[in-house]
Amino acid sequence: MARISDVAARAGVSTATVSRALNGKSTVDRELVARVQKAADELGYQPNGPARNLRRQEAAVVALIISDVENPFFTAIARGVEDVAHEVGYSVVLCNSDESAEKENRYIDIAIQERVAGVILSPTATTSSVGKLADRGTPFVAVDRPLPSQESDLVLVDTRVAARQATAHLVAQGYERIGCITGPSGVRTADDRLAGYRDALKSAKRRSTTKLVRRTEYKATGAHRAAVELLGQPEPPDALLIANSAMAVGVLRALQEHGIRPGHDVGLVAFDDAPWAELVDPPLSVVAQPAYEIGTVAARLLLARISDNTRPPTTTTLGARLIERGSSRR
Amino acid sequence: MARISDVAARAGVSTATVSRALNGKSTVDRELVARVQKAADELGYQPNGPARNLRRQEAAVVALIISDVENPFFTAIARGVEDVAHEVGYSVVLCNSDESAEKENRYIDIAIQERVAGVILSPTATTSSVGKLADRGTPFVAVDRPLPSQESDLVLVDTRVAARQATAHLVAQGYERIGCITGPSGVRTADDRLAGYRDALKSAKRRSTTKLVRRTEYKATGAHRAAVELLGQPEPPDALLIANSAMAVGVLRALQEHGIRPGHDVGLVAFDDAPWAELVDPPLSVVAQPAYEIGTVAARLLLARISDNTRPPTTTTLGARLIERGSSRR
DNA sequence: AGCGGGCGGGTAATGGATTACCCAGCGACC
DNA sequence: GGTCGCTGGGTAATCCATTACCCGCCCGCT
Repeated sequence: MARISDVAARAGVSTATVSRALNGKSTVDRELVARVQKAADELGYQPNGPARNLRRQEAAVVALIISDVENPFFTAIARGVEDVAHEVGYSVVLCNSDESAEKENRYIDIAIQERVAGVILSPTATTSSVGKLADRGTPFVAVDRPLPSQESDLVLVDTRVAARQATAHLVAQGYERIGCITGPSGVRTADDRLAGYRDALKSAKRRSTTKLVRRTEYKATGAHRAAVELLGQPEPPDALLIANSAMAVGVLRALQEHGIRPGHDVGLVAFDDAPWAELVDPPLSVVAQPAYEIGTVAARLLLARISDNTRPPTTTTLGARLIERGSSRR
Repeated sequence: MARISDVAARAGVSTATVSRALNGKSTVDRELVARVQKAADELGYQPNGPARNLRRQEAAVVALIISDVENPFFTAIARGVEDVAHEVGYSVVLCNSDESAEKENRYIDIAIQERVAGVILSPTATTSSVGKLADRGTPFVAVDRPLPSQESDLVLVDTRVAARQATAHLVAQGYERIGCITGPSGVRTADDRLAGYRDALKSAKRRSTTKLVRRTEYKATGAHRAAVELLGQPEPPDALLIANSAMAVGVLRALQEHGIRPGHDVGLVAFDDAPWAELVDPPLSVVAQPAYEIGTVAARLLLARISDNTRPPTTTTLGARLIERGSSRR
C-alpha cells in the first residue's frame, strides 16, 4: 500500500511537503499542492490512520456506547450524534453495551486504547468503569441516565415529570387502579419513571401499592410476563404506565392474548413514540422523548469539551411530550 | 498516560518482556508475568492502540457499513455480526451510510485508512467505491445486496422467491388486483421483490400492470404517498405487497386515514417481521427474513477471509419465511 | 551594499508497541 | 570437561505520518 514517501518521490518533493499539502497546513506553493494531489490520486494514497493517530496522539473519532442498538430511542440518538459529528469531520463508532456492565467496560477500554477524542454513553448501572475515562482525561458525556459518582456533562430527559404527567392524565381520564411496568431497579430512567408515577398518585391522593408495580428488563418478554401477572391478580389494574416501547409491545401482546381491549378495559400510556404507535387499535398514547435532539446536544457538548476539557460540567434536561391517543381514553 | 516503558521500569524488565507477557506470546517466566501484570495494573496501563496497530499493520476491528441504523432489519444484522466478532476478540464499528453513496464511500475510505481487518457492508447502488477495498486487499463481505461488479463473499436472502410466494399467497386468497410498493430502482432487493411479484402474477396468468406498482425510498413517507396514489386510482388494488416494514407503517397509516380496512378491503403482506406486526388489527402478514443469521454468517465468512484471503468467493443464500396472518385473509 | 525578516520547504526527531535478532546461561550428552 | 542446543529475555529496528527545527532565498529597507 502506498506510503507518504511514495507520494513524495512521485511528486518530487519531501514527505513533509506532502503532509503539509494534503492537510492544508501552513503555506505550500499552489503548484506543489497540485503536483502532490495528483501524485496522491494516481497512487490511490490513503494516509495510514494508526500512524497519524499515533503521532497526533488523538483520533478524530468519537465512541458512542449505547445500551441497546435495537431500541429506536437509542438509534435516534445515534443519528443525532452522527449528524453533528460529521459536520466537523469526526467519525462515530457505535458500540452496543446491551445493558451489560461488562460489555460497557470492554468498550470503554477499547475507546481508551484507541485514543478516541471522546465518548458519549448511556451508562449502565455500574459506574466504576467510567471513572477510567475521567482518570485518563478522555472527554465524555452521559446521555439518558446520570452517572452516580462522576461529574460530567449530562443530557437527560425530564422523565420523572413526564411520567407524572402521563399518570395524571390517566387519573384525569377516570382510571382507578393505575399500575406501572418499568425497567430494572438501579437503572435511573426506570427509577425516575416509577417515582413520577408515584408523585402523580400522591398528588391525586391515591394510595400507591406495590401490587400494581412490576419491574423487569426493558424488553418485550419481561413486560409481557409482568402484564400477565398484574392482570391475573384479584384486583387487576385498569390502566398501565409502561416505561418504553419494547415493553409496550409485550404488554399489548399480553392484552391481545387475554382478550382485553386497550383503552376501554385498560388504559395505556407508554414511553417512546414508536412509528407504529398510531397503528394499533386504539392508537397508543405515548410520552415522546426528543431522542434525536439528545444526540445532537450530547455531540455538541462533547465537541466543546474536546476543545476545552476544563469547562465546568453542565446538565441539559430536555422535556418530553405527552401525546394523548385512544389507548388512554375510555 | 503510562507507556510500556513505564511498566517495564516498574517491573524491572525490558519492554519486550512486557509486551510478550501481556500478549501471552512466547514463553515468559511465570514469575515475571506476574510482576509485569502487577505493574501494569498498578499503573492502569492500557496499550496505545494506534502504536500497536501501526506495528501490527492491522487492527482487530471490523467495520460494518449498513444503509439504515433505524431499520430493525439492519440492527438485527449488526447484532449477529457483533456476537460472532466478539467471540474471537474483534470489535465492530458500526457505520450508517443512510443509502447515500457518498457516505458509504466516506466510510470505506475511513475503514481503509484505519487499516481495519475487514468490512461487511450492505452496498448502496453505486459500487465503484467498493473496488477500493478489493484493490487494497482488504477483505470484505456484502450482505443483503450483491455487488454488481465485484467478486466477493455474499450473504443474501432469496428475496425474489419470497416475494413470489407472498404474492402467490395473495392470489390464492382470492385477491384480484394485487399491487406492489417497493424500493428505489437499482436497489437490488427492491428490484428482486418486484421481480418475484411479477413472477407470481405470471404463473397465475394475471397480467401485471405498472399502474399497480410504485417505487419509492424504503421509508414510511414514500410508501404513504405511494399508497395514497394507488388507492386513489379508478381501479385501485385490492391487495399490496410491501417491500419492508418501514414502508408498511406508511401504508397502514394511509389505509387508516382513508378508512380502508386491511385484510378485508385490501390484503397486505409486508417484508420483515417487525415486533409490532402482530399488534395491528388485523395482524400483519409478513415475510420474515433471517436478519440475525445474515449477520452471523457474514461475520464468519469475513473472519475466514481475514485468515485466508485467497479462498474463492462464496454466495450464501438464506431463505425467508412467509407468516400468514389476518392482513392477507379476507 | 548589507542586513533583517519572512516564506517555502527539507531533514530528522518523534510517538509507542511489536518483534527480528542476538546473547547468556544452563542442562544434557559424549 | 567440553560442546551443542534450547530457552528466556534484552537491544534495537520497524511501522508511517507529523512537525520541530533549520536553512536558503528573496525582498525591502536603510
